[in-house]
Amino acid sequence: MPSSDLVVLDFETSGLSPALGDRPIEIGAVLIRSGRVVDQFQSLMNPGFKVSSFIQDYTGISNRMLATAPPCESVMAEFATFITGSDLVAHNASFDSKFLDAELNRLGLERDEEFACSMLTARRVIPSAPNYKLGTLVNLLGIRTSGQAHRALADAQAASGVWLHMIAELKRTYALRSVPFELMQLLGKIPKRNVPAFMAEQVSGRRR
DNA sequence: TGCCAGGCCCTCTTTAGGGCCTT
Repeated sequence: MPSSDLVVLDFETSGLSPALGDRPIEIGAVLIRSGRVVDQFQSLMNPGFKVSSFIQDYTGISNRMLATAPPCESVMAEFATFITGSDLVAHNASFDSKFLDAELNRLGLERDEEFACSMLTARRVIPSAPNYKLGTLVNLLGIRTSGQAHRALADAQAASGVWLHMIAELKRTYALRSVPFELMQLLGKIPKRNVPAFMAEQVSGRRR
């Protein structure tokens, strides 16, 4: 059953790979319902070890801040409830999904929710962008966020802004009443050269 | 001590290589 709720999420982590022992140090997320942000989730979390100076500089999250944060397990258990039943979006979702799944697995949980990637979809919907870094798209599209880049909630807000912008752009360009999650998800997966034919098919199908 | 990922996408491609994107 497709969900009408969407959670756009972002992890700050100790590194690039849970397979090499890296863990999340912060989660930020916004819940979107009917095209509007209606809730949000943010928490630092203690990974159980000290993070590198590179990560502290990159994120602005210090080991002192993490020392008093709740452990990953309790934060992720709460976050699992927050996302239940929602479709999921992240910028470069392959990164966030592997950390989410690794933490859920530690809790003995499995993810049922579907992921879509705002970066892959943006490559099709915004072909003129100079690159597809989140910060570049935020500046290009004039998206406002409430915090500093490379903090989880601010980046989740930024990615949600990119996502909603792309939906509005597709509605305007193709005169569509709605752009379902499944269309956005599929758009990120098809070869770029197939996008015009794919969208023509969508427009035709929705007018039948 | 030094190094470590991985999925996607483009092209000088498909029996491959390298850049992008995330921390």
